[in-house]
Amino acid sequence: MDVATGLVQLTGLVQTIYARVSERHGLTPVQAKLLCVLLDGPRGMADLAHCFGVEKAALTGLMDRAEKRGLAQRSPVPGDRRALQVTLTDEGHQAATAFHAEVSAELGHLIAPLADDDREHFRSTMAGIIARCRTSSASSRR
Amino acid sequence: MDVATGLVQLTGLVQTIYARVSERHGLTPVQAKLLCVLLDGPRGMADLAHCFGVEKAALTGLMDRAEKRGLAQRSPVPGDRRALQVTLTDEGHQAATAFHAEVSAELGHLIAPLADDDREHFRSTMAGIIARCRTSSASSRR
DNA sequence: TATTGTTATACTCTATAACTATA
DNA sequence: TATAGTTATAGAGTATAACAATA
Repeated sequence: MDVATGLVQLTGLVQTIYARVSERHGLTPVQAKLLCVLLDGPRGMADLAHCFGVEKAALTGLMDRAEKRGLAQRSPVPGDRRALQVTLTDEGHQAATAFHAEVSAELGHLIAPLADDDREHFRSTMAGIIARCRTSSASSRR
Repeated sequence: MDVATGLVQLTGLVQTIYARVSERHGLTPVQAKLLCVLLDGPRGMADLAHCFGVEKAALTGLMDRAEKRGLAQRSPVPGDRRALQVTLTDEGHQAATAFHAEVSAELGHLIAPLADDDREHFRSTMAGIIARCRTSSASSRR
């Protein structure tokens, strides 16, 4: 198996696990991702749209559904009456924490059979790929 | 960065690349995946649905669109008048080949900066994870 | 003028349930 | 009865374009 095929299949595997855990928590994968992002703190709508790589109009629909399910809420931002801040509700925070823990556990199972040094090598290789990609996309944005 | 986070972020990276290349070829990621699967030969509708992990009704819509775009076609199966066989059109085959080559190249760039032995180690670790997951899901299906 | 967010519209992808035709 | 595929319906997610309100 070549590297490209491996990457595509590994990606499919992770997506499947992510989707399965999402469903188990009554979430769509996108809603789960939204909750996980918000776990790091409140965000503006435009900020979230950029972070998700979608148009702001898509965020409106996403947040409409998240709000209807009682997972997150929009609140005004003092000092800018155009802006809205998105925060997790208590229920959303609970769901996000539980989801995150379960995904981490399931992904952990995936690499559990590896020898300790293989796992560490794999982890640092992934981290390197991600870091390099971040810097290259950051530089191309200048 | 822990392994679970690494897997999720690497998955996001690969998905982004896959989506970008798909768009460059006028395809949705799902249509691109369909073409790639069909590159290995004709398939039945139910077979494709199972392979995609979706209901057969979803395949009907997927194939309606693929057929309308002239990428693939349904044809009768001699010997079973219920069944349909899905094959790539010439245009679909061309699109599939071009897409596959470009995705492989872009994913290759991702791991190009790695040292040769790091890349090989990474590749074989991925292959191992995938193989183990295949056998475990196969055994749980028994 | 630029930015923040919403609305309207259309398309893709998906699930479920009910259906037809064939095995 | 079981299998192969379709239709109808509903909902999620997305893009585009036009809009309102505020900076």
